Amino acid sequence: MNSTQSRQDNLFLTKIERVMNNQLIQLLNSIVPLSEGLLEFLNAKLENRTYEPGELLLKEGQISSFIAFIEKGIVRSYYYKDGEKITSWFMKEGDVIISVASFFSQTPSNEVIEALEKVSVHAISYEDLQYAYMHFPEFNVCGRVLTEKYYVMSEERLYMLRKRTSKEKYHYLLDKHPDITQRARLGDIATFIGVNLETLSRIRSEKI
Amino acid sequence: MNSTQSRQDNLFLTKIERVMNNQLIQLLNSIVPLSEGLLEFLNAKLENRTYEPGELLLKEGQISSFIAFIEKGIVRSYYYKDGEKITSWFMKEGDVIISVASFFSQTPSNEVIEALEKVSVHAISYEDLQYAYMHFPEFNVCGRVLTEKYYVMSEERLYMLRKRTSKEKYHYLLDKHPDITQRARLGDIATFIGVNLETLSRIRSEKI
DNA sequence: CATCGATTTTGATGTAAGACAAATTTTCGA
DNA sequence: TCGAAAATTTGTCTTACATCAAAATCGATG
Repeated sequence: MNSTQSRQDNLFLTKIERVMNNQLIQLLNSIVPLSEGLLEFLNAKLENRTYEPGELLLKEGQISSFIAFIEKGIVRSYYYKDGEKITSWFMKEGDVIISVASFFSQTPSNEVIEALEKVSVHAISYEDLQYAYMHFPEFNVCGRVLTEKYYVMSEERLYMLRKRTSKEKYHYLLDKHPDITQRARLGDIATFIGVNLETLSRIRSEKI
Repeated sequence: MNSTQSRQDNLFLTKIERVMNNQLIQLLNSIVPLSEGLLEFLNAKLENRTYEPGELLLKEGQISSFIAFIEKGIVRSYYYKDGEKITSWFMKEGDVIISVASFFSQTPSNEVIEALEKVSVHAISYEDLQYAYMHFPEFNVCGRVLTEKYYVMSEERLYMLRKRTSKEKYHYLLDKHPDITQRARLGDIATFIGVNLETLSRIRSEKI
């Protein structure tokens, strides 16, 4: 398809075709083909939001009221332990973000979600999501598959933290998520790994 | 309802009523009311299995082919790290057990699941489960809700491991899962917490 | 481009927990 | 019920990492 052809296509896209341009919809559709009704519903309900670096997507004590797909940027979630901010994880473009505990059980969050860069997301509210689960049965498959995927990733982080030296943990991150080590602050990475930032700095300066 | 009444009831239970006596079915039904068709399907497919202490429910390299609900007993899952068995978690009566990564993605397991006591379970195969998801839409809700619940619990364990002293970790376990500290071996608990067993023994002998 | 604040690095010292070893207690099968 | 094996406790020495402190580097802003 040449560029003229593609430009022309855009002028004559049907409503459904335009919805399908959305990265999130493509992800969902790859899990299970979405009905036209569901596509229209999602198109109506998905909201674009942007955040500046340092801005909070979710504050402590708030109920996580929406689920967001990151189009661009990186965020971190953290919680307080003895007054210190402890990073629980980093999420970036292509990831679906929520505070797991708060969203699933609709209780006030212990976690804070913070934009580390300029961030843009597609968001859908808890209520709209529940409505979609109720009225478009195939959407439950998306929910289940995505939950399973993030659950598996969470377990992997759990293994990573257990019975490993600080060096091993940092190199795990470097291997599996090199971009995080580039885009996040040293101190934020350190609390994720569970070492203090001076130790992490020393690990990082070691050759091999 | 007095005991005579209840004994008489048992003699005249319908097929559906008998299925409903199953603890697992009750759990599922409390999440979403199960249709009669689904109840019959589950009744036909659920299989009872028992294991002796030390017996393996899932071996390394096997694909986790069934999901099991524990009726009685306690199991632990572990994986190998440099030849050492590292406990990933303990599960007991009332819990649903699988190797998360292996079952969801149907790939060979890194995890081993081992009975620590005499264990009895209700099991259903991966294929039968997928069939149920396909043909009984309400069953997807059960799958989603249970996955969410176990995901939240897994995240809690993650928080617990991060940025805590060995003492804090042990006391977390003592607080939240006192029966595990009673029923599991010291060495198995130690690898879960991420300390060596001598250290755990010393923590345990401390007052407070 | 000079300056202030944030972030990262480097240094010196203390401590919790690991490693290894051996003694003690518990468990369980013959 | 006895004895062997498994599990747990106790002892001592070593080490990786924490803590506190200060210097160096980076990055945004007037």
